[in-house]
Amino acid sequence: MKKERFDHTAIEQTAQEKWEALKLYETDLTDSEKEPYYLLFEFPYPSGDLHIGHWYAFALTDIFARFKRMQGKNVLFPMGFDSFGLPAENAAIKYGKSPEAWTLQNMETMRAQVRSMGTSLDWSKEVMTSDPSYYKWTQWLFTKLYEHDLAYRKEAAVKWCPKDQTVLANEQVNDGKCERCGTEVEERNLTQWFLAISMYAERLLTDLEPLPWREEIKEAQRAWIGKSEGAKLSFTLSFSAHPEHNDWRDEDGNPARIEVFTTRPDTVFGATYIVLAPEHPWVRAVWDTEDDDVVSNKSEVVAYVAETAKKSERERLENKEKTGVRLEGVMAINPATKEEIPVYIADYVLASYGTGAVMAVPAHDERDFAFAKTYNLPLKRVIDPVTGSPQENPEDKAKIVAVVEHEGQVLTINWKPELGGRLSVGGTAEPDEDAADTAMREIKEETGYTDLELVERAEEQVHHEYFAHSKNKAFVAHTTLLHFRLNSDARIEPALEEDEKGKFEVEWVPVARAMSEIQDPLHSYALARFLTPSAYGDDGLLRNSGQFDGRSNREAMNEIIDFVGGERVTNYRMRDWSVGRQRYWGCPIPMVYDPEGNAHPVPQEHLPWLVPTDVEFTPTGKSPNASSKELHERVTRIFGEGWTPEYDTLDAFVDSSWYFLRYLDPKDEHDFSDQGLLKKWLPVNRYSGGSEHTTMHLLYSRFFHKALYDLALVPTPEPFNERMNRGLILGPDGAKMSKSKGNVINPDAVVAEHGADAVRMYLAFIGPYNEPGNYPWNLDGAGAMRKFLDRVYSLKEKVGNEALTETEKNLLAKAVEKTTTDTERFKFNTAISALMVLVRGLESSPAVSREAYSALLVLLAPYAPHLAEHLWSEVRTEEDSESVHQAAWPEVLETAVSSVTLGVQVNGKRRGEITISPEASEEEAVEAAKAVPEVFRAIGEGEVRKVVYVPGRILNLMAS
RNA sequence: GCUGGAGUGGUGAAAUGGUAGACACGCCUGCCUUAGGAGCAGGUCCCUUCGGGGGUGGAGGUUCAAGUCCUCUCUCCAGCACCA
Repeated sequence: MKKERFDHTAIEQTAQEKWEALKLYETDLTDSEKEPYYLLFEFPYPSGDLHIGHWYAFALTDIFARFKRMQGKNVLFPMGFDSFGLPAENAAIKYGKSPEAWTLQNMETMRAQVRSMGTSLDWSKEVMTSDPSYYKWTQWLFTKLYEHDLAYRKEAAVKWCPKDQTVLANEQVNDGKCERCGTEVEERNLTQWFLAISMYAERLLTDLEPLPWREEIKEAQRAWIGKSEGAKLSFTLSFSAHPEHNDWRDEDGNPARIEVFTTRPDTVFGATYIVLAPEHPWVRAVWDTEDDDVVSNKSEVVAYVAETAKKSERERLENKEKTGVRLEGVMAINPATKEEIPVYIADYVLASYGTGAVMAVPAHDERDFAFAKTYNLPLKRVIDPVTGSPQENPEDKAKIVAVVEHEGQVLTINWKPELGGRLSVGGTAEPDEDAADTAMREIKEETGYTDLELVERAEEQVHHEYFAHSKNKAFVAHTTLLHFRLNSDARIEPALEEDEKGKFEVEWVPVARAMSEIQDPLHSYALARFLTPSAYGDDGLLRNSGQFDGRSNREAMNEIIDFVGGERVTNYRMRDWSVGRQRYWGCPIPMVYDPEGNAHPVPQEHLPWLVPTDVEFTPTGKSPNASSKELHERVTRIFGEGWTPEYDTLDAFVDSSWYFLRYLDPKDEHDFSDQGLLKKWLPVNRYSGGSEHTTMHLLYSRFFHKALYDLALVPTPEPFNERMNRGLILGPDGAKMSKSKGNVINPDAVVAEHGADAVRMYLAFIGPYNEPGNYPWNLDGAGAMRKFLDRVYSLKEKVGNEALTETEKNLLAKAVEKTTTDTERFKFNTAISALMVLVRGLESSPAVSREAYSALLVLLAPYAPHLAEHLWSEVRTEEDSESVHQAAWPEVLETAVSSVTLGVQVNGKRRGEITISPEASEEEAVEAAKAVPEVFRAIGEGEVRKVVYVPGRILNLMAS
């Protein structure tokens, strides 16, 4: 039989016209009967072209909107445009068109395209961030934040893109390059507007916990916030060569001491020098002072500071070799040991994190270790490592582990695996003998080598806890580590104890192999300790730490902070949000300056504070708005002579931080939204978006929302409940789509061929929508979906007035159950597969009841809204709703399933299957199973000793 | 390096601890033909002496039963990264 191919163009148009005529998708926000459900997706930037990624974002979220509506929810499913932004300005520069006109035209094109997808969007709630009726309220909210000290101005080093001629947020810089154009980013000091997001760091962190988000999303936010707990410690400076400077104060009158932030105050006894960031205020003070004697090598210091200032952040990172300069004549006093330690400046210390100064503990910090190695600074170990596994009441024991090296090889004792495998040489320390002597004697006895030279004796001891099975006793071995070199292979006959003979082999193995083969934690520590020296940051027992010796470092942490007069502090990586942009096509910052230069917010009656139109927006490094005569005249007219405008515009992330609030009341001229509706509709039930917005947009809007919450402007502390990150549609070549690669899929051509429904379904079928994955676009897939839809279409011919059959009932029960749960979980792929199974089942009988077919159409409606609508209009009866999209989603049916097929295992291996009633008793099941030849054969001579029977699931027979 | 996520056919992928690979793509065989980018039927993890045996990156473990839980390990992806 030749399948009929339906005319999707006609069907789509008719269906869309019908929906508009019925006003199906205009949500009555005040409806009090149905439960509200706010479904949101990230509104797009109007770039002008609608690519397959937009389909993936909008059309698939639409599946869920239709589903929830059919479930009787009052669904708000709005759309808008994030229409301020750089591309409009770039296009304007390129084509000489006004950014506004360019943007408006793009939005017009995109609206038509989005409609063609068959989305059930409520366009009556549309917002555009570049529309004065919207940005009036962006500005108003900004002034509210300003009034509550959440928006402020300060001079700051900002990231500056020389190509785009604008300041970038930290997030817009990737690997030291502008995320937009890839140009190397520079640092500039400018007075900038900031939003105080760091004040909300802790709440952004704690409120994250209960949110039902995927762990990776939460983790990305946590990493971004970057909380670390530690202490601020004070190091007093001393000017040894010039004690008269000990009263020295910096410009602000601060005494000569340096505050450091550290997460490891427990290691303060091991701090052997101090490092300041080159931009540290104290260094600046040294630079500025007239007195050349404060730092005797001032010119060298100044040169280093100037050199690092020239370097971009990227260059500083590229050069992993640590550089720095010592401040000669200045010493710091370690508050724990009271010893004088040198002070350095080095660019591996960042001015912007912590206090811009660190105490260097080279023994326990990799970076400090690297720096110390370069500058030959002393290491002081203050923690004895603990290895092995904790034991109860271990007995003390003194041990020695010796690493013997000779020509790139290490002397090992290779015991039988059950006796410990490969180890380095070791033994028990004798109380009256030097450890080195004991070790040499033991090595001689065990291996016969005599010509040994001690290279190093580890300063620290390793506390190794273990359980000796031979003695049935737990021990903690206080282990001395020794490093020997073999000078010659002079060797005598080993003098082994009787019980040791033949139990091990003496073997020289290359260092690398020894490292991988020696598994015992104590011995592998010893090896690493001598052969690949590095810092270690692990926990253990304090040593070289005065009164704290022998204590656990973690447990003594707080006491050490108190001991040195420090203060417990929490530090965050996240810094305040720089929101000023030296750009034209953005929301003007609604601030003006009086003749003295003080900032004042533009009063509400003058909002919206319009984007000027008489500007020169070719990049000059200044905000284009500075060239507007109108803006100057406006300020003079309203505020008076001598007043000046703010020229900067807001980062577009500010616009998008609250758009979901405006959807509720997009035309309100008197308020940013409606309090009653906010109460009813917040938080957003489900927010679907791209993983690229996990840290920026998502974090910013959470912050913004919390700030508004504190100002009693929104009713909830969190804006979004569920968050779903979707994946990425790749080009057919498996690479990310981009115009330059020429692998961009034009959806229009595919839609023209297979229809919007087929494209929607293909995208839905490609993989789970709630997991970020990468899916190469495959045209055959859309064709396959079309084939399926054609089958649904052809199936109509078999529809008759017969009653629903038992078979159909069972098929439907399964399909309803699966499509309901899977659609709910955004697992559209498996929901579609359930529909396919259903259709195949219906196809296999000669006739299909109208009831079964109608039910199929209802289940299909969210996925293929046009075709479902068309077929519905052909088969529906008087009682049915006019549109399939007004039909109720079926309840999951409790059908009396008459029989189930379940697997039969014998001794855990599948041998066959039986088809029995789900209520069948164990005896019946076993009886049926034994009748299956394969099962019978598998049991063979044996006897069934035990039966595991899970009705409807499995039957497992244990036979001997 | 740190953190998180993930490893299942040629591909996209399925599997409340209970018949591994559903549903598709692709491929193979056949049928039909008005020769199509069509439709239909069957096949498609590996080995097999056709009884079976093996198989979810690898090695162990828990369990009547493990892709799923636990331990170790390898690989890939993502985020962060000189953050003290």
